[in-house]
Amino acid sequence: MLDERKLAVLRAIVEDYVSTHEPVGSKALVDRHNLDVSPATIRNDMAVLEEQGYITQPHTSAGRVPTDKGYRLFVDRLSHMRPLSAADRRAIQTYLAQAYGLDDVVMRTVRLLAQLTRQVAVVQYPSLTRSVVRHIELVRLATEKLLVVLITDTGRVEQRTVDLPDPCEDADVAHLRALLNASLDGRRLTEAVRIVAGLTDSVPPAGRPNAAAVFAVIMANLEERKEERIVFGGTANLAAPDFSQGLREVLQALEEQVVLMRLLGQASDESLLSVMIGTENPVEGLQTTSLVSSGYGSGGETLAKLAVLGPTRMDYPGTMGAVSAVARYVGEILMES
Amino acid sequence: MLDERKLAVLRAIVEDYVSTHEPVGSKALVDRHNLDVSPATIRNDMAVLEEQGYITQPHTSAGRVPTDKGYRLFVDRLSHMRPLSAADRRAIQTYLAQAYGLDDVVMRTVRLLAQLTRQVAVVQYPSLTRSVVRHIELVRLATEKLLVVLITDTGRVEQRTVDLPDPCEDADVAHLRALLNASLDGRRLTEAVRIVAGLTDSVPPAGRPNAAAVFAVIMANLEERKEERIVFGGTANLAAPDFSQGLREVLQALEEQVVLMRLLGQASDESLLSVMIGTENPVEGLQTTSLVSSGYGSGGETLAKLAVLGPTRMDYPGTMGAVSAVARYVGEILMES
DNA sequence: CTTAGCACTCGGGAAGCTTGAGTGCCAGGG
DNA sequence: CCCTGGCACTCAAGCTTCCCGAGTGCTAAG
Repeated sequence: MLDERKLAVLRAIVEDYVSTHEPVGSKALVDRHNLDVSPATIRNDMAVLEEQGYITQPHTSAGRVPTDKGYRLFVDRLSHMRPLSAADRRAIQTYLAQAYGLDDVVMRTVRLLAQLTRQVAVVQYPSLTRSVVRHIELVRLATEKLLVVLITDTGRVEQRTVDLPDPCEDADVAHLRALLNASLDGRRLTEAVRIVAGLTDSVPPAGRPNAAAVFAVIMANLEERKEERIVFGGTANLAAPDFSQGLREVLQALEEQVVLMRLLGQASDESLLSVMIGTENPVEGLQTTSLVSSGYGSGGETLAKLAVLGPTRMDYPGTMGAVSAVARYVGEILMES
Repeated sequence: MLDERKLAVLRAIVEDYVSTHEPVGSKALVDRHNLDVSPATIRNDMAVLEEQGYITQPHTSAGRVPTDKGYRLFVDRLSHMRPLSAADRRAIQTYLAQAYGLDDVVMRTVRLLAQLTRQVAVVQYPSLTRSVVRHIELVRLATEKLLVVLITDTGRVEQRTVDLPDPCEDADVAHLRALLNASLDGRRLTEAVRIVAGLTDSVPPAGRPNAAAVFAVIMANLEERKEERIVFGGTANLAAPDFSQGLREVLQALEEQVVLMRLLGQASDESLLSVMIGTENPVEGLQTTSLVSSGYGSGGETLAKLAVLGPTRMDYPGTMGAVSAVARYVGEILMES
């Protein structure tokens, strides 16, 4: 259907358009790439490509611009991800290695991605559900108020306050703490939920109302947190003067945690690199953008996803390289800490 | 110098310009406000106001626009903060009351401010240095690696990992934990630094290298965290079509923690409401914006600041009312939790 | 199948024109 | 002395017109 040269033409159009941001014409193509044919030939090829929906012209007497379908073909068959330079890799490693605590890792990752790609970076916190309970701490804030702190092996710290039905003593708290840690330490969070549910019987009857309140909070924390936190940055990169259109929508979408969740959810389910282009995107308002995402995690497991969001006319090979590299390094860092 | 009517004219100009976003002329002024004089008279007043630098005209044959100096006078002497409606107040209270944990309070505050004012909200995390140690938790992640978690009375949880020089046992950790909590519980963080510094002697010689490492991290955490974390949101409100200019600079400034710190630092030192207008602002790139900020805190103390950032042509009375109300309610919530 | 040639299209920039909101100034009136 | 009506003046913004040239599709020849 599309012979070798037509594919080359499409590739050239995408590359030129990405770098110039202007519709590309047949003459310019022949000049800038060494296709050994005349502009007229290219025009014929372009006509075919347009007929098949890979490119389009903004208006009659203008050059061609890739369509979403065109970008898709480009990404799937006409390009490979471009690895980062050695210098970049080293910079990533040292910058991430300086992080202390999970929050800092996530923040640094966002900055890194945004800077490397000059686009918007989106990073999801490592999922709780796949990780393991490292420790549970109870702190008495008042006679009828506790702070519950849950620490996981990924370094994540979750906190919530609990209002108790009855007053309590430090001794009660210590007892409860011991019980919880004995039962939950080292368990995966999914198991932990079940264990906590059956724990009330182990508590002396007098303390049960309070214990129940604490357990409820812990279970809620473990279960309901499917909606994980998502952080983004690099929005300044959206303000490139040629992308002012739809900017408001994009910013709005980014600020809606739920929308971001949906977005990342639809992206590749596995740790593979995935690319969503323009209208493939389920989120209204982001249909002029593309999302390059990847899972990341420590060990073999995918804990969460990170992504880069930019206009459909983005440098796919470079962005893919950056996303993939950062995902790998973040995974390594999480392993260590 | 400026008689009563000239001030009224200035006030009217600011109000009209803020609501229409267009230079306001003498005729429109007389029509929309019931000044009982003719346009010609207003023109004379305007000439004086312009001469004194309170207003300016973008070009000859156009209406007048307030200058920064004009806004300043307006804020200082011609307007009062407009309290929120009862409904808004109730909404704020219930929304904030649903928050669990400090992170959630801060996040909700940002959303609230951004929505109420339809501008960018900036919230600083409550300062560590003024709060009190509630609990310190040590968790052994590996034989030579600890997680230190510091919990303060404002509900803030700080975490860092420590690499130990020597291997350690759970018993050592428990001992150290007991020592730390016994010494630090209930102390203000400023005191705590000094106490930790003198604590090495209380540790058996064998454990000193490890203890020293832990102490160092705690002290660093307590001391160096002058640079607090700052969160912002509502950037979508910047994309109003008439403010596209300088948007990039503003977004860039917002993403620089350091810049934001400087900005809030320069704002009112006390819990009072403070307004910085346009070029009064020390940060380059934010000189077309105004910042309405206020301290907030629990009890009598100011723990941190929050602010709203928007174009100089903002609704000052309304914004001031929102900022002030939110600051108060956040303070209350922090008291309780 | 490729190429050169050619007529055609049409967005965008430059130039000219009109419009009208808004001004400054002046002279007269309370 | 301050206010007012009148009047001439200015100039940004919008509209029309014009032109240019990049880029196209088509056709006929190699």
